[in-house]
Amino acid sequence: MKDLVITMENRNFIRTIIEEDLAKGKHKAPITRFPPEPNGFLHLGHARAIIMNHTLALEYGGYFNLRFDDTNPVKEDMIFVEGMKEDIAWLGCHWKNLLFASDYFNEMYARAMTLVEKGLAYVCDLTPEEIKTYRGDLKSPGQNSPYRARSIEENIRLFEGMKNGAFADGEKVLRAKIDMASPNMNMRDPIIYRIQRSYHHNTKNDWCIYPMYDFAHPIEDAIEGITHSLCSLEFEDHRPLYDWFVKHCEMENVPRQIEFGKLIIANQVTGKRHIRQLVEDGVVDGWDDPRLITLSGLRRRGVPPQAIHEFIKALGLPKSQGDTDIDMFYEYVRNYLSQHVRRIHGVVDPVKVIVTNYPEGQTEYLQADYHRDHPELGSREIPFGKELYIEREDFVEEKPNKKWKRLALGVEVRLMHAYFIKANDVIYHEDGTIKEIHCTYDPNTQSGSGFNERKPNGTIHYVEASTAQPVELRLFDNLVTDLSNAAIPIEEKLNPQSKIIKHGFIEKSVNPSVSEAFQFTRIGYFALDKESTDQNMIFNRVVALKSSFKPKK
RNA sequence: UGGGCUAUGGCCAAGUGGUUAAGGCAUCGGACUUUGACUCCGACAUCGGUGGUUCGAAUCCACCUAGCCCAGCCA
Repeated sequence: MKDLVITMENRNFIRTIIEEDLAKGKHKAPITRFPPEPNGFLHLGHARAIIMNHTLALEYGGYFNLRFDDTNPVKEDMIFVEGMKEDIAWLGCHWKNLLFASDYFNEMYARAMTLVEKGLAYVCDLTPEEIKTYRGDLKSPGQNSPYRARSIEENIRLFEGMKNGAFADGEKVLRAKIDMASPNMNMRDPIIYRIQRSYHHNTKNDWCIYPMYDFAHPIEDAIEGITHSLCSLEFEDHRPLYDWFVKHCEMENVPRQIEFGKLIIANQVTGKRHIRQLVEDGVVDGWDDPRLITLSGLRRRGVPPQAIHEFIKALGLPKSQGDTDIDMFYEYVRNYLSQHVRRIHGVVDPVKVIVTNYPEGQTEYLQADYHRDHPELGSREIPFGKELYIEREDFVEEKPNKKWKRLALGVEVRLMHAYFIKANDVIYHEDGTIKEIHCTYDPNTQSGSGFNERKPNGTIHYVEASTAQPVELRLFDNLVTDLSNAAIPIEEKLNPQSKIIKHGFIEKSVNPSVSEAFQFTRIGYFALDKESTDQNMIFNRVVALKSSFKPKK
């Protein structure tokens, strides 16, 4: 897919800042980046950051980088790099440059050395426990490290030693010399480099020291000439430190960090730990289980990326933070699909209809558009014959009230794209369930014939039995019902109805590709699952159609 | 009195001194309909609280209340 930029006519505070900066001539165009740590999978919440960074830059004539913030090799893996690239590309957010923080390790080291040379950083020998103690707590100031007063020469020598492997892991760290009494904990001589001998997916064993986020991030942004460095609210407290590093490391470009509210979808499992647990316990079928809102899960389910863009755009970019209902998202999914996808007939819970006055062994084909409002989606011919399947819930023996707009004994309905049928009799199995419904059809009522002498009691869909394609249908609901009480483990909040498997039929007119979505008329949107085979065709329900039908009354 | 941030209808969210307080989701009416879908009409808030400034405040000030974030050699 080419770059997907859905213009955001909605205002937001970052857009205002960008426009002001542009007006002041601060820069020619915004340059943004999405900087994930490759240690997991992306989910719907990340889509806000990705799409906002991408869209805001492109909309104002700038560009967008994808930069992996790979400064902690013990947690990171190339497998996540690949997964994230795939997800972001799928979203249609194409990056100008694919970058890695680890590409800058040399420069970062040099910039840290600059700090040392200026007397703004020192090597500290305190143990982790001691550092914690010296840091003080939220209400009381910290104390200076006894190593804080080391000479510049000694710090240079020691920092070089750290880099060259002269010390054991964890034996020393490099810290910025700022203010141990700052009310902002981040400013209490934060650690810049730690010694950590581990294999890095990119730099292999070249380094035994790795920079910390607070130091690395601003340097990365500055090197790339990022103008607006967007991040989430929890980094607000880090901004003074971000600016401190950019300034004292004498970076040419001065990026500006701006924080916005993360997108949180209510009652969705997004935590890496939790998802991993669900995967390992077999509760879900991998990180791309269609019940997960990981981008890979949504893709597998059949959600189109355009719907995600529209949803993100509608949400705006606030500085406040609340939980968004997943239903709002589903509505955007429906809206997109309803205009872009072919509509076919599928029966989720089949019951057989015998058209008693239709000739035995005969089948005829009737013309049917794939989408009434979008002729460009084409048309097909659908079969009609003596034996059909209709939806079990579309029939009831006795019409319960005038509002019932489906089939009932003595009642005539239209079969969409075909004929009127009238139910005359019901044959039951021994267990009392319906075996077949006997109907008669009226050949004068063919779809498109203009017949208007009688009004049918509604329109229902059907699939011709002899040509029907059997399919497995997976109907999804929220994985978890109510996540609000964090004290209850997720395992105890699982929704037993989150995945229901049905066996139905669809018309045989289409050859779907994986994740291709269709509307099953009157039922919902379904997309082919990646596990589908010719022998066992499997569809995921992307989302059900809305319904104002109220059965009780 | 550690520091930082947020507070607009059931949910999301515009709004930065003068508007009937955008819009979306949800809900409730009703029209239309070869999908009880779509579409279309219509209904649905006085802006966390209290004081103040002002001819005029959601928008400015003060105080209060509630929620979120910060004490990883994680990001």
